[in-house]
Amino acid sequence: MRWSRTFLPTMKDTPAEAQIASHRYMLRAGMVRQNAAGIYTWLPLGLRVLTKIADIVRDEQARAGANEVLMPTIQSADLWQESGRFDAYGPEMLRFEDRHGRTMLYGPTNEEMITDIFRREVQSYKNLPLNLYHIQWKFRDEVRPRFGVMRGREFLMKDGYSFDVDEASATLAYKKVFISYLRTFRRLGLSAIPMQADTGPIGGDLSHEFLIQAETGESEVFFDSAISADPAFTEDLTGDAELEAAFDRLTSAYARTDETHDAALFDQQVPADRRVVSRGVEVGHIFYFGTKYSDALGATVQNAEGKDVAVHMGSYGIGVSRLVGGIIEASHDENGIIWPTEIAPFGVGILNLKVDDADCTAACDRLYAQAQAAGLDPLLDDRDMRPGGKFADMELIGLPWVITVGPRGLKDGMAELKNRKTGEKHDVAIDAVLAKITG
RNA sequence: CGGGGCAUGGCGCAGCCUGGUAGCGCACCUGUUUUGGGUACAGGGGGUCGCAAGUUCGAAUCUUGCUGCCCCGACCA
Repeated sequence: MRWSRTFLPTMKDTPAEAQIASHRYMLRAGMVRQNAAGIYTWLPLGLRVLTKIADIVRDEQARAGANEVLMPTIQSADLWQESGRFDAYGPEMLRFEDRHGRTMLYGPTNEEMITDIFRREVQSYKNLPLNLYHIQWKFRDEVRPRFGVMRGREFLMKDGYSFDVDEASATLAYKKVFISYLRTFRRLGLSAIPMQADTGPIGGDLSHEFLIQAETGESEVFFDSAISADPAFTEDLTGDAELEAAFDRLTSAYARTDETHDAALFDQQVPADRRVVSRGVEVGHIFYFGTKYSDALGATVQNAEGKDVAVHMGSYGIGVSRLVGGIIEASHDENGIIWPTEIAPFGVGILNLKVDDADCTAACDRLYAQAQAAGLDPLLDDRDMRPGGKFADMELIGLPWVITVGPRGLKDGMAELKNRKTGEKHDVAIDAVLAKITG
């Protein structure tokens, strides 16, 4: 896209309300604008990143065999009364009435609804295992929203739900999601450490949170540094046996947040030189909760013996909108964001230093067309501005590569190629510069 | 929800204590200039000071109420 025709409002000053890096940069880079506490409009740059993250999540869900659906944001209170959570959930659930006086709510999660769909459509164990997910906006009326999109009230979440005929197969389903999450986060350019979690208000007895390390994370985390070297983070696993072995390795190593941390156990289990104490942002959370909802809502299937049994369920969340902030927390410097390539809003920035120089602009236009043809999804900064401001904006929005084209270099057929992450700059022949990026 | 703070052009802030109808920087517009890491000069547009009520001859400034936002804590994907 051409910057001059893109709604990409950057700011030099930081709004007073933004306290942490990701929030500051998301506002300054024109990714989001706040509408109310914890509620944001996504502008083109932010929406591109959000969409890319969702697409990767979607791709990995498909790989793991999950089926995508889309449930509503607004739900009737009926199912929640049936499960007992209408009263149990507390004031974070936004409740209201429609014009007929029916009690409605803006969904904070979808266990009841998915269980209702399941019980109406599935009667036989032969249709299991089943994993359904959607990527949808949720609302939780947090007492104190903060940190921009990291702790908003409205947030985009992937929530998936598994259905199995018994505990053994449900546990396997849980482990499969656990492993697929490692791959998902890896593709997002992140190392997310799975940690033993409290099962919280949703209940159950098997639960892990996935946290990425960031100084401004909301939880203190304690883990064995050996865990992040596990091959499961970088290699794809084939077969249930290999998968279960990896699961056992990863979950037996010490990795906990302050919620479940046991200092004595930590010291006893982890050698001193491998003890990592840090802060983390939770970007995923998975639960196995057995028949909690299927019992309450009567979601049963006939098993091989012809007997009705309550279906065993798990639920699996990834905070899609939170990840945008989380990734920035984990990847930025004093000049702005540093996007991992996979989710960068644009693949390469082309910076035209002198828009009113016909040769320079022609060279940029040509490069832009070539980059588009090569699938690099370029952003051409064709604004009539001083170079300094353009460089600063380009650093701020953090594209992985920037090609700078100016009359001075162009005389000799050269452009400058800069890697945002390493800061390395090289003068490259303008005809060869795209090949440097595509490798 | 407990504690604290803030609310003045798009953004960042000063003015408020010691009432006299608003100011600075950046951004924006025009012109000249400059032209490779936020150029310089000149000119210009834009706010009635979160909302409401009160005190006063007069309120951004004092009082009361309300609303919104932020920070710490408790809580949370």
